[in-house]
Formats: sequence, C-alpha cells, structure tokens
Amino acid sequence: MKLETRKHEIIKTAAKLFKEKGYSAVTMRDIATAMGIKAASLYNHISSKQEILKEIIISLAEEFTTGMELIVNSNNSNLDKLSQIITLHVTITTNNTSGMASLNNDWMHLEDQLDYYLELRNKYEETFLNIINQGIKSSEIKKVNPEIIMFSMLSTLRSLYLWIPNKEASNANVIANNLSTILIQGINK
Amino acid sequence: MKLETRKHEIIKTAAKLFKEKGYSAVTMRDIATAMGIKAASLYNHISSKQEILKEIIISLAEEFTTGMELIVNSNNSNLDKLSQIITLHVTITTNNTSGMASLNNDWMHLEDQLDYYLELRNKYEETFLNIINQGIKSSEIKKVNPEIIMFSMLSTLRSLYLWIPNKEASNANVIANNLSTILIQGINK
DNA sequence: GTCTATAACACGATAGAC
DNA sequence: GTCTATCGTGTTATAGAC
Repeated sequence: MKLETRKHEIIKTAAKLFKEKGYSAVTMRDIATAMGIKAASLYNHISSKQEILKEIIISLAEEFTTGMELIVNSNNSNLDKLSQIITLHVTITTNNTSGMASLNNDWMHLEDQLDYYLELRNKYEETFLNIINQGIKSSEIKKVNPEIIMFSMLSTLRSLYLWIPNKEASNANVIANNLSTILIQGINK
Repeated sequence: MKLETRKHEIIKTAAKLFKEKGYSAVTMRDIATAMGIKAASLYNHISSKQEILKEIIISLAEEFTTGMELIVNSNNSNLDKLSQIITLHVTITTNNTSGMASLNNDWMHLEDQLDYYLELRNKYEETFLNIINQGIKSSEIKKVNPEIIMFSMLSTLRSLYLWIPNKEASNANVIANNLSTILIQGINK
C-alpha cells in the first residue's frame, strides 16, 4: 500500500488542496503545480481526478467502519463505547486531517463509489444510534431524543478536521478526554 | 428588499443547488434550468455568479451578528445566553436551510467580500468565547477548555442545516430545547 | 424579460517525444 | 517520469434580436 509512493504523494497533495477549496474548485493543474510538475504528468500515476477523490474518501470510510466494528463488539458499557467512538474520530482525524475534509464535504462528487460510500455511512450511523438507544434503555444515558444526541455528537466529531490543525499544542489524548467530558457530562456545573 | 422578486427567486434557487453540490460544481445553466429559463436570462437580474454567493452569505452572516449583539447585551446569565445562541442558530437555519450550507461550505469562494465575512465571523466567535469564559469565572460552567466547549457547540449548531430538513415533524422550539439539554446538561444520567 | 449566438477562456484528459 | 502540444468540451458572461 505504501509502495506506490508517487501516487500517494499526489493523493496527499490533492487532499490538502481539496480541503482549502473543495474538490470541484481544484484543477489538475493546481495539483500538479503544487507538486512542481505539469498536469499531464499526473496521469502517469492516476487515471483520473475522480480516482484521487475515491482513494481519499473510501479508505477513510472503511477505516471508520473497521473501527466501529471493534467498538460495538467489545464488552464495554454503552457510555464507554461512546468514548471510544470519540477517540476513534480524534485519532483518524489527527492522522489525516485533509482527507477528513473531503470525506465530509466532497462525498457527493463520488461517481462509481457513491452508493458504496452511502452504504458504509448509513451502517455507521445505524450502529452509532443503536449504542445510544441501548444506553438509554440501560439508564446510562438521559432520555433525550436519541437522534438529536447522535446528530450533536457526530457534528462535533465530523468537524474535528477544522479544528485539530489549529491546536498543535494539544495531543490527541487531551482532546479526546476533553471532548468526552463535554459531550457526555455536559458543561453545566 | 422583497421588491426584487425575480432576483430573490434566483438566489433561492441557487442556494438550493449550492447546498447539494457546492458553489463551484453548480453552473449558471444549472440554476437557469431549475428555473425553466436560459442561462443568459439570469444576467438581467444579477451581475454575476459571484453576486449570488455574496447575497446568500453576507446577509446570513449579518443576521448572526445582529442576533449575537442582542444576546450579549442582555442581562441574562451566561448559561441563558448560551441557550439563546442555540435558539438563534435553530431559528435562522429553519428559515434558510439552503443558505446555511453556503455559509458553512462556500465562504472561501467569496471574492470582494471575503475579508468582511471573516471579520464578522471572527467577531462572532470572539463574543461567543467571552460568554463561555465569563460563565466559567462565575462558576456557571465547568472548568473545561473554553475553546473546546465553543468548538463543540458551534460544530453542532453549524451542522443544523444538514439535519433540520429531515426533521419536518419537530418544530424549532422542540429542537432548540433538546439541544440546550444535550449541549449544556450533557447526556450522562 | 427571455431568447439565440457567440466570445473568451479553463477544464480534464490523451498522444507522442525525450 | 515528465514534458509540449492539443483535442473536445464546458464555463461565465456579453451582444443584440424579439
């Protein structure tokens, strides 16, 4: 997977540009210029602009799917599972901040892989909601609308890519712990 | 302001399309087709594609600025001010869901008005952070990193546009109340 | 207020030399 | 692996008829 160095370089450069302006506003010439080469040269390593987007998004979506499966199959309490989900998002976002921007904002520009992406996302949200519902049933979690709980948590976690790069000082653990406190315990003293 | 009916119609149609695919991926032809006319006809009512984006984003940004000024100048407790901010976001988003997508995702494509937009946004976040800091000082709010608190709340509030349209059943008040509970009191029972 | 026609340019992608 | 040159198409925007 790390053997195709040049291809990976293109994907990394593209992801950074996609984060700034979005997939549609970034041209092959932009990507090439950022790498110090000409646009035509990119096609020796990738087949199309679309392939770049696919590589960025699908690998991340699969990473979340794998992570969620590990969490849901553990024997932890439901609140602990939620904390693990927070850590999952913080970890993946820390390792690939630019890619997370595309996952959040450019998934609709996927062509062949759009259905597959939506399948993974729906499954992820279904599992997430299940954990919240079980937490309510077992009296670990307040009886608030479970969909609003998930929406609120997911909104914060999906926006991490905007915020983590500006917090070079803190490491992933500190952020995950702070977020667990805020999202689970609330801010009211 | 409501006198230029046709212009407003274009902006409304454009905002809906921008929400689906983003500013850069929507063409003047797309907007025209959605209105049942030809692209050239749009230019009798607006001067450029850029002007459409400006109208969508700046009016919303100013709405938030005005709303925040009212809140911060009130005599309520800091926790109540946070609740009022939540209501502000829910209300504005309910009234202009499509526009909120552009405000969140396409602000970087502003040309002449980019600096002005950033000014408004920075001021807004500064005021927001101030309320949290004062709430911590007055022991209303837990002593957690105030920036993470703001980030978490703002992430949820800025994502409302994704979620509110799918919740036709609930009204704005119900959503605002649920969010206040979750964001302020937490979900832990 | 909308149309057709078109200018002027940017886009993704390919061909073929080195 | 990168280049120059270019194709075919799509883009914003304008001109001028109706």
